Amino acid sequence: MKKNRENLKQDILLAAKSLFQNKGYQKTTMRNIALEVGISATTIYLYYKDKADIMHALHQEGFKILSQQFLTLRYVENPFERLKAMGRVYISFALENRDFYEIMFIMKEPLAHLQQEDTPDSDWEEGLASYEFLLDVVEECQQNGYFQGYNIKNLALMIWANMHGLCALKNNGHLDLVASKVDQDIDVSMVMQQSFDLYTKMIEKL
Amino acid sequence: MKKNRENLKQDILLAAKSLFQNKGYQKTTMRNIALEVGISATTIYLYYKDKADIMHALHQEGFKILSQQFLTLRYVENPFERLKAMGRVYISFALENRDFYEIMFIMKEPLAHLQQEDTPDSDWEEGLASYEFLLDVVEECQQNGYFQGYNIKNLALMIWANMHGLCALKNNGHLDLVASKVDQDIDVSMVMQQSFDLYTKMIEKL
DNA sequence: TTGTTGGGTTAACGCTGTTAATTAAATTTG
DNA sequence: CAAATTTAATTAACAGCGTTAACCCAACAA
Repeated sequence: MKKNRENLKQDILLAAKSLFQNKGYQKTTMRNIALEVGISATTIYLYYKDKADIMHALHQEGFKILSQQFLTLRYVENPFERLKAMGRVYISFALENRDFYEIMFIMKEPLAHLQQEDTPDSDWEEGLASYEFLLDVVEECQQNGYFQGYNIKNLALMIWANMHGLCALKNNGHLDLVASKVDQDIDVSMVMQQSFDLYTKMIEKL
Repeated sequence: MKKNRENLKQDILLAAKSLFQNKGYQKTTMRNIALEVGISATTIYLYYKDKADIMHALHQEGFKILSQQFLTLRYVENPFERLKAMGRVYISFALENRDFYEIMFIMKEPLAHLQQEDTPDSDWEEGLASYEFLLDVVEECQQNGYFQGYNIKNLALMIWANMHGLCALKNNGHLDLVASKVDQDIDVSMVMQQSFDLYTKMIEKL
């Protein structure tokens, strides 16, 4: 049955995701995944071209999750409030899905895979949708009096970069490490919170 | 002679650095390095504990370079100008030494190595010095009337995070990719420049 | 001359991702 | 119903990886 085939493909992805979460991409082996699913290692190649192809599937799934979470923000009427809420969603997504976040925004391999010529446009959709959602929010902010005289594309990239910087340094441990080395009783989650608040105040005054 | 021993250790590091720059850490093999130096692969283990140990050596070298570049900023008298110059130095270091930057601020492995109990304090020095240099500049800014009423430790972390976000997204290609997908004739180096300028203006008004 | 050490090599191990050859099951055809 | 063919999975195997163990040989010491 075709259903079984699809099931197995999903099972492989699920196992890969779980293992990747626990041990990271590099340390997760094809044989690991196969064992988890209960199949032979080479069977995986009937469903995925190679290991990178599995990662690519997770890459897309991650963007699907993120763009769905962004969708809930449609009902925040005030555009600047929506922008702020978007930042909070982005940060909590990054912290609660560290593995996805790494595949989506830190590793280079999935991006190289996406740059290949034979990549269908559909593979881009979710990722671009997320970014265009940000772009729209920033633009709507501008239409409501914020960010007057600024280039919204640059602004959007800058806002993204700032959020990414916080999340990346938090997730890879640098933030905690530096904080603890320089001041024993610093609360990093508080730092993240305050940095975010401060940043929103800064751009609000633009 | 002992001199030869030190020479060889340096040669290995140099070869590793060069290969790592061209192919990345993961794709650079011990046998590659050995071939480049003209020795047997296992000889490397006489000088370095393992592959991670080589990376750790590069990690420290990177911080040495960065902290030296920061040192040149001592002669910028105005503290806020010094802060801005520091940002420019940081960014150009990141863009011109992508491999070092990756080891220093993106990969987790060197950081794990640094967290081991037997790690001597000296291994921390350069890295911490860089951060404390930032901290000092921010503090001096505050003493000169900037950033009144703000926690300088949080502020320093936030500034760092923002610079890191720009550099990380630039170096791993996300910035160029998104920019090109959303607008064909966007100049990413211009975006970086403008983001930086805008950011400095923002924090100046704090 | 024998022994000892230091710096290097080759051989080998247990992994890895992946391909080729093979088997077993399901489905289609006569 | 039986034969042929397609599909889905397996086992065997390969080249390359980081790393360890065993070995070799020149330099020096007793």
